[in-house]
Amino acid sequence: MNDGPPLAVIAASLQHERRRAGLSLAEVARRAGIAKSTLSQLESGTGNPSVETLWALGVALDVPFSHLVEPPRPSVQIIRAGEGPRVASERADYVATLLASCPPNARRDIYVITAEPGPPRESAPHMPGVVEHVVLCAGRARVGVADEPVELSPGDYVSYPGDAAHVFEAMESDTSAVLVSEHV
Amino acid sequence: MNDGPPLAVIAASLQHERRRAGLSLAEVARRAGIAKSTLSQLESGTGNPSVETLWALGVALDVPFSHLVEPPRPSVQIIRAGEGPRVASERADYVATLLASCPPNARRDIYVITAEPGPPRESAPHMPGVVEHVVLCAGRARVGVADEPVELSPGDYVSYPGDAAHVFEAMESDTSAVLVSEHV
DNA sequence: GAGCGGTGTTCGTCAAGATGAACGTATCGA
DNA sequence: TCGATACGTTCATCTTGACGAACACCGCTC
Repeated sequence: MNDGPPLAVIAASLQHERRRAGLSLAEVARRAGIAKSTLSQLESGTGNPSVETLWALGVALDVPFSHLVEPPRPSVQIIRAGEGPRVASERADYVATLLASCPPNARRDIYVITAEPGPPRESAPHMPGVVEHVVLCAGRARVGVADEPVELSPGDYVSYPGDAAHVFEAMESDTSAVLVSEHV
Repeated sequence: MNDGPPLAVIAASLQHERRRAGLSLAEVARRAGIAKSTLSQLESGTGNPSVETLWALGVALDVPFSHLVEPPRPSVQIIRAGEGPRVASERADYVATLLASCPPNARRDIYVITAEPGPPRESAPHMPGVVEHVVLCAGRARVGVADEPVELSPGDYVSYPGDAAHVFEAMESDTSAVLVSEHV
């Protein structure tokens, strides 16, 4: 995938996160239970911290650990309603438009779902660890794991494991929703 | 957030990923450029690897590194419209409801935005690397970077870097949107 | 200006991780 | 049966990360 240089990235991330939190080097070191000299060396790019050390720093800075080792990247993009790659269901009147596919690193896809009443859209289990988030925008729908879907009204939100069979069944016409599929 | 025990998790992940790839311990060690004895110890839970070591293993196993330290985890959760923690704007008629806060590992927050016409909701730049995704559900709004926001209609999608000043300005009443803030 | 509390740095010491050789075992083919 | 190759483990050795004291620096108060 990438041979990203963890060393410099970690150094930058640590200092950046610390500054953001408005904490001193000594304070962070104290919270993390490590020597401030260690932190100093890490922020200066000198060092190859152990997992325990890095983890402690992640906790102290209240960042999920991965932030410290994986770099960023922005951009602007717009997809108008009706545009974009679509994924239609064979059986149900259901269209999913892929808005933001998983850029290697941030593992999640964002879709807009439009569906009409009819047979439910049933999805086979995905990869283990997948979690799906659905926010209903308009209409009504029964969403969730196949066994016991939840009925959603506009504004409702539900998340469920995607590695089990799950369904999306529109109960009114012009039902639409936003779906975030998280590959964890 | 949590003081998750990275030790045992890493041990399990390493062995799991290796088995999945159908590789031998020696082979993985060779590809990663580390001693197989080191790998053996890590898989047995004895050890606190350095970042370089773990990174090399991540490359060898072709997994994004985070997978090795953060375990999966499903669950079902539902938040009804109007429920959930809210973040209201001081100046604009704007309410953001936090649906799924960043569980250490998946770096993203999911919000539902409800806003009324009026002064635009202006957000100061966030962390570098933050990307925001907005899908408009109802109404109309001007969304995006402060310099040149984009006008959205229902179903439209836009993403923009969150580390620059950005705005959300409702142009009709009952404007609502889903916002995914990606911490990359 | 002397004293204090705060910053982040450098350096000697020690424990801990990484190493490579040697080991015990299992499978294969001559 | 006897090598030969591969597996994963254990062990003595060496390297290296983590520690803590000492350091230089800055701003503040008295």
